[in-house]
Amino acid sequence: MQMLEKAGKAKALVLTLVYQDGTTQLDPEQKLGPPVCGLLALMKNDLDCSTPEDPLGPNDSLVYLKLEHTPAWAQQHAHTSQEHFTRDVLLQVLSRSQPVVCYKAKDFLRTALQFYRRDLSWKRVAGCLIQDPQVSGWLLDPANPSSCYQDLLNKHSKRPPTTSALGVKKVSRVISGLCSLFWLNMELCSKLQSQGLWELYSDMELSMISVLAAMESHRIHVDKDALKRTSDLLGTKMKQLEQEAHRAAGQMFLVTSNTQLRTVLFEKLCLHERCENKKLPKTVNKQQQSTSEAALLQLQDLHPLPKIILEYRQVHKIKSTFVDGILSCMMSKNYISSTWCQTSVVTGRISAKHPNFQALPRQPLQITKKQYIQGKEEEVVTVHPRAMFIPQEGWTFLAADFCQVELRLLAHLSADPELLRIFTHPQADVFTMLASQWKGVSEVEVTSEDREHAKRVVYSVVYGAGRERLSGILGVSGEQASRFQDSFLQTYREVQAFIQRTVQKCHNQGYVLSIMGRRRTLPNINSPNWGVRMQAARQAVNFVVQGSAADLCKTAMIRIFNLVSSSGSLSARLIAQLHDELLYEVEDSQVERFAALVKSTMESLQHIDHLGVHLKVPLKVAVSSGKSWGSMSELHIPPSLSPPSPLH
DNA sequence: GCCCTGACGCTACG
DNA sequence: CGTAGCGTCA
Repeated sequence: MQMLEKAGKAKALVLTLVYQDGTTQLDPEQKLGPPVCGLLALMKNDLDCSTPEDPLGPNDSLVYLKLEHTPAWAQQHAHTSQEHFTRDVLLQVLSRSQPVVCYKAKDFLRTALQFYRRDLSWKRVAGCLIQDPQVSGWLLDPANPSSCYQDLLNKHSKRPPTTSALGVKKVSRVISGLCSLFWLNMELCSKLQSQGLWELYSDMELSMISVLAAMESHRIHVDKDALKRTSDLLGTKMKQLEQEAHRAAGQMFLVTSNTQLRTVLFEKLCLHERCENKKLPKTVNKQQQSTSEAALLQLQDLHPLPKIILEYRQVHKIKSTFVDGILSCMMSKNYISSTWCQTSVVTGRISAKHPNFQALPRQPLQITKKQYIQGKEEEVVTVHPRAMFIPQEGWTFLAADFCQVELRLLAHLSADPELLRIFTHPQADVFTMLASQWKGVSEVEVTSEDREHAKRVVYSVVYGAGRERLSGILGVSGEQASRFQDSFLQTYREVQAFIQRTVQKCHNQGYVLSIMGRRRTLPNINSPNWGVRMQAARQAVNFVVQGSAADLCKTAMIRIFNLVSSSGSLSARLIAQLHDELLYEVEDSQVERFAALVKSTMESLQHIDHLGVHLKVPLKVAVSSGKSWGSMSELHIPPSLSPPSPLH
C-alpha cells in the first residue's frame, strides 16, 4: 500500500514490459516476441540530482509487478493481494496527470488490457497520457525510424552514455536503461517543441497510442472452417492451372518462378519478337523482360500461356496471403487481431501486419470449379476473404468512408476554382463531373470508360505516378498516358501551380508540411542527379496530400474514440482503419445512432478551429453496414438524426 | 541433406 | 507515392 501511494505521488513514472526470457522493451527486438511476465516501473522524484553515473536518486524507487494469468477455475476467490496491487497500479498509471514514459507504449497498454480483460474496460485507456519516445523519434524524422531503443538513444543523446555495459549486472543495466529513457524523453520533447511538432505529438499521436491499443486488444471473429475449405478449393484450382500452364508452354516449369517464366516466354516462345509495336515493361533493378501483369496483358493475344499465368497468380495470391496467411495468424484460436504500427509510414499513415488488414482484396474472386457430378459439370464459386470476417452475435459491422479525401484535399490545397466547384456544387458523381469537364462533353455523355479514366488519371497525379505506371494501369501507350496527365493539368491550372509551389517550398526550406504540421524532410530535393531530384519532388507533393489525409483520418479516429469512451451507453469498437475508411463493430440496437454520430463527427472535420484548419471543400462520408465484411450495403442517414457538432 | 539471409520480382490495399 | 507479404534464387 505504501508503494501504491508512492507511485501516485511520484513526479514521473518510467515503465517497461519484462519478458519471460528476462529481456525488456529496451533490448533489441526478438524475432518472436516472448510472452510478457511482468512490468518494471521506475518512480522518479529526483529530477535534478541524478546523473548517468548514479542514475538512481535517493528519492527514486523501483517496483516490479508480476503479470500472470490465474486459471479460470481459481479466479472466483483467489485474487491475491499482489494481483490487486498490480491492477491498482495499472489503473493509476492510466488516470494520473503526471507524466508516464514508456518506449513502445502501445504494447504496454495492450498488455494491460489483455491481462485485465474483465476488470479493465478498453474505454479506460482513452484518457491516459502516456509518452512514447519511439513516436517522438519518428515524428522528428519519419523517413528513418530507429530500429530499437539503443538505436534511438544513439541518435538523440548528446554524449555516449554509461561506459561498457559488459560485466555489469543485468539489473543495473535495466535501471540505467529506464533512467536514460526518462532523459531521452525530455530531450525528444524539447526537440519536438523547437520543430513545431509538439501539438501534433501531444494532441494527435499520443492519443493514437490508446486508440491502437484498444483496437489491437479486440478479437475479430473469423470463419475458420470456411477458410480451410477455401484453401483446399484454391489448392486444387492451382494444380489444374499449373497443368494447363505446362501444356501451353510445352514443358514443365515452376509456375511461381518469374525467372523460369521469363525463359519460357522470351527465350523459348520468343513472344517479344511478335509485338514490336508495343513496348514491354522491364524489371526495375536488372532491366530484364518483365513478367508483370502489365507485360502479360500485352502478350495475352499471342499465346494462351499469359492468361493462364495471370489467373494462376490471382489464385495463388489469394491462397497464400489471404487464406493460408490468415490461418497461420490464427494459431489455435478462432479469432485474429492485427498489429497496428504507428511509426512505420513516412507520410503519417498507419500500417497493419499479421495479418495486413489493409490489403485484403476488395473484390471477390470467381472460380470455375470442374467437377464430375451428374447434372452439372461446372460450378462457379466466389471466393471472398473479407466475407470470412464476422461480427459477434448481436453485433454488426459498420464502415465509414471519407469519399475522395485526397482529391478533396487537392482541391483545397490548390484552391483550383474548377475543382472546388465540383465539390461545392455536386450535381453528379464526382468522377463523372470531372470527366465531363476534362473532356468537354456533357455529363450524360460521359461513358463509364471515361469516368474510370478520369479516376485513374486523377490518382496518378495525386500519387505522383509516372506515365509508365499510368499506362500500365490504364492499358494504353505511355505516350497517351502522358497526354492524359498533361490535359488534366491544363484543365486544372491551379493544381499545377500547387505542385510547383510545393516543390519550390521544399527546395527553399528542405522540408514540406501537412495541414496539421506533420513534417517530412527531403534532402534529395537538391540532388545533382536529375532522377533522384525528381523523385524527391514527387515525394514532396505526395506527402502534402497523403499526409494531410492521414491527419484527418487520425483525428476522426480519436474523436470517435473519445465520444464512445465517455458515453455510458455506446459500445462500438474500432476493428480496422483502411486509410480513408474506418470499420467498426456495433451493437445491433445502436447501429443507426452510431452511424449518425460517426458521419457527423467525420464531416465536421472540415473546420477545426483550434488548429486553424478550414477546408475550402466539404467532407463527405459514406456509411455502410453488414453482417460480414464481405457484404456491406450503404446506410442512408436522415440529416435530422445527426447530433449537433460534437466536442473536440 | 538442413535452415537462414538478403536481393529481387510481383501484387494486394489505399 | 508507400505500406505488407508471398515467392524464387544464390
